[in-house]
Amino acid sequence: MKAEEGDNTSMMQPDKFVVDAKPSELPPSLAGTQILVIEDDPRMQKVLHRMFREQGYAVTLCSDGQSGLETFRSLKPSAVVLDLLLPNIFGRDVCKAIKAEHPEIPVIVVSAVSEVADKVLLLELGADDYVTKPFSPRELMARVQAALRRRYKPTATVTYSFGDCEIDFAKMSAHRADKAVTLTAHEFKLLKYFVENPERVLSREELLNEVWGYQSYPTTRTVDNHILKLRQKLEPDAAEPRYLQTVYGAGYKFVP
Amino acid sequence: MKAEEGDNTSMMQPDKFVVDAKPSELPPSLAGTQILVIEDDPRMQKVLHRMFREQGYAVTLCSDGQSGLETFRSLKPSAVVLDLLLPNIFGRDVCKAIKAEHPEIPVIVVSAVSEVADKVLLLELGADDYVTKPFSPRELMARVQAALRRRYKPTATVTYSFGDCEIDFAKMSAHRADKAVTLTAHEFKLLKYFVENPERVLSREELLNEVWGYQSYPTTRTVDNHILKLRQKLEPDAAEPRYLQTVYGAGYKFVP
DNA sequence: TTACACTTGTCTACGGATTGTCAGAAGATT
DNA sequence: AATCTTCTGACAATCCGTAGACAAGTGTAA
Repeated sequence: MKAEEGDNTSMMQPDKFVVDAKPSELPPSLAGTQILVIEDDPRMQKVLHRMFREQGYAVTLCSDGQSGLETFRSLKPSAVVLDLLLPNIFGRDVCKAIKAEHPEIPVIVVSAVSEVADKVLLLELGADDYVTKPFSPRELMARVQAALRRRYKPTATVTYSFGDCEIDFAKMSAHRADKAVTLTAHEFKLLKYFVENPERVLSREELLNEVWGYQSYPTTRTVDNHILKLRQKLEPDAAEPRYLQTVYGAGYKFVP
Repeated sequence: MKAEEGDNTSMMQPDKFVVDAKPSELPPSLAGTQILVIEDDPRMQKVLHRMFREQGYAVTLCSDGQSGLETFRSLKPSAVVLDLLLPNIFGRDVCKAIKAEHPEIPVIVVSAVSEVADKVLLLELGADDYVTKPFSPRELMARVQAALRRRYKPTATVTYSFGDCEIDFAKMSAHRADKAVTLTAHEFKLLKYFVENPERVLSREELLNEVWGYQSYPTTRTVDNHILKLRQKLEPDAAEPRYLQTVYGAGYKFVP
């Protein structure tokens, strides 16, 4: 059983995981979110711990269901990642208990393929989502984030505003003076990076790396063009930029 | 241009690289950063060494894991580039050891494709990022810089103050007596070098070399001109320099 | 002290480097 | 195919670094 699990672990397919593990993925308001990971395999523990931490989540680890449940009660985390192959209590009982006490806290189940053969079982347990081994960390990450989004959305929209602009990165919608403004995908990404790094001078190189990615190397002129577009769409006076300032010889910086 | 993506090491284009190796590429706080390269292939060594050197990093080379680890301990570099195909110790053990001793120092792994078949392994090892051979030097460079950025970002405001001056190199903003002062990119770079080498007498040659990236030293008043500007902008009395002192016949020194 | 050689301070104007902006090509999406 | 997005290259506008001239300052040897 154990051995099998280890094998599965080594079969994970994190395709581009590391590449995507930028600390900036998380909407600001979700940073520091507590994730409880209940998992008995030490190797997997490490991987998961590291993964979530890199995304900016606070992680608590438990190796068995008993302590997991206790920690859950005292910690009241924002989400739980639960491996169904657990000693002590059966994982499904843990899941049931959690859902009985706090049905609003999302539980993402990690499970061997055979375990989830009938998904009905999981629904009965009250799990919000699941991934089957072998899984890609990226997928798990995505599902956890999706679960958090679902849960947090009604409460607080993740919007950011400066001047008379209001940006909702989740919805990918932007408004200026209450009028809708359409931004393209790249423009959103670029703006997001600026918003996440206010005041800091960002070189064209850095922007190309962080916004465009490592694999494509467009001209640095490309950055200027996108800045131009953002200014035209968001600045009160594109000729006299107030928010997206250029720093001669260095790059640009965003001043809210 | 796009064809570059598939470049392997033997197809690297050093000329193009030199073009990009402007001294201003480096994030302000990272100049003179120590990079430890652990790599056994002499050809690759040369390439990497040259590459980082040109970007303004200080490079230390090691040909095997044993000496690499020892050097790591004594050197405490800012980042490690590690080739996984190493004699002596397995590269992965080196990686583990490094991460065990200094988890905060980023390790970027260079690896043959097959090696990373399961990239989870790399996560377990604690590697921060990786590139697979064949890789483009530019991409490796970018990833190292990104890793360094990530590491230094949490440190937040890298501000420095002396007298009634306060400098934030990341934001490239300066204040004297709570009034904003505008410095150009070169002025910031020069000032930064002074701040990083307080009390030490810096010759014009050294400054031209380190700040301007000059290889030859034409008789020029360039340095003096910039010192002048810095004094005018930062000194209480530019005629009687208090912080940027002249050392007759030798150069200048910064006395906080 | 004085005179002299050399170093440094300071100013101006030129020229190169950097950026804003546009139009059209190339690519992606539908 | 049609449309929208992204990229490239060109040009103009602008900024700033640099060279060079000259003044002022510093050290030294007679």
